[in-house]
Amino acid sequence: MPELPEVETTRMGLLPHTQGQRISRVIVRDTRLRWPIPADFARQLEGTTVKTITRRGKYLLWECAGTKANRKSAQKQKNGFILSHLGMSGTLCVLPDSTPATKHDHVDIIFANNLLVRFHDPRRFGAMLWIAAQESGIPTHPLLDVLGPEPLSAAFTAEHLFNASRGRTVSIKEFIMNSHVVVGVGNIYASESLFRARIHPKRAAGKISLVRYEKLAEAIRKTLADAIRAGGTTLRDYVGTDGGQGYFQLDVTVYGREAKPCKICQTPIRSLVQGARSSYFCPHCQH
DNA sequence: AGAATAACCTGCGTGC
DNA sequence: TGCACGCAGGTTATTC
Repeated sequence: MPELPEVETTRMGLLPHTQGQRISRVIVRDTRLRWPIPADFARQLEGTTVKTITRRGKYLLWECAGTKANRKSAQKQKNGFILSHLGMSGTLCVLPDSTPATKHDHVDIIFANNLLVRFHDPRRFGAMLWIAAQESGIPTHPLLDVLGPEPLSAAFTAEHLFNASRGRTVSIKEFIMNSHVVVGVGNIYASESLFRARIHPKRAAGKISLVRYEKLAEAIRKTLADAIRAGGTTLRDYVGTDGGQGYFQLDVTVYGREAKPCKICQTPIRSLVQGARSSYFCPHCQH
C-alpha cells in the first residue's frame, strides 16, 4: 500500500543498516511476485557490497558492487542493481539475522553485520529483480525507461504537465496517476493533491490551463514533501519495525472522508470511482 | 496513440 | 461462527 513517501521512508530506514555492508547470503523462499524472482538472483547478489540505495518513483535501486577479490577472479559482472518495488502490500524491514520467517516472507538479504533485510508481500504485486551493471553505470531497464519525471525534481513543472496533457481526454485524476506522466502519485495523494489545487478529479486533463497546472504541480510537490517529512519524523530505529506500523499515519483532508465535512467549507466530501479506483473530493471547493 | 478493461493476489471488515 | 462480498495506498498487459 505504499506511495512514494512510504517508499522514501523505507529507503531512509534501510540505508544506515545496509550501506557499505557486504551481502553474505540471500534466501529466496517464494519467487512468486509480480514477475518471478530470477533463478540466479541470490547468486548475483552474494558477495557484493551495497554502495547505496536510491529511489526512482516507487522503485528502489540498490547499487551493488563486487569486491576487488571478485573482480580479479573475473566476477566483474556481479556489479549491478537490485530493483525492488513494494506493490500494494510489500514491506522491507531490517531484522536480526536469526529472526524466524513467517508467511509471505519472500526474500531475506543477509548481511555480514548480522542483520538481514526481509521482503514480505502477501498480495505479491511487488517485485525483486536484478539489473546487471551497464557501461554507463546508470541502471537501464524497461520498467524504468518509460517513467516520467520525479515530482520533487526540477524536471517536474507545470509546462511538462500542460504539454503532456494536450489532446488528452483522460480525467486529471487518472492522468497524474499515470507513471509515464509523473511518478509517485498514488491513489491517496492524487485525491489530496487535486483538493489542494481545487481541481475536480473528473476534469479532462487536456482542458486544464497552464495556470491551473502551476497550482497542481505545486500541490503535488507540497503534498508529497509533507508526507515524506511526516514519515521521516516517525522513523527512529528501523531495525525490528515490521513496516506495518512503519506505514505512518497519513494526514488526509479528503481521502476516505466520504460524507464528512470539507475542512474548508464544511460541504460533505463525496466519492466516485475512476478507473476502478476510489476518488474523494469536495464538490464545492473543486471544479 | 490513447482510452478502457482485465489481470495479477491475499487479507480484512461488513453484513447476513 | 461462517460465508459471501466488496474493497484495499500498484502497475502492466491486452483490447478496441
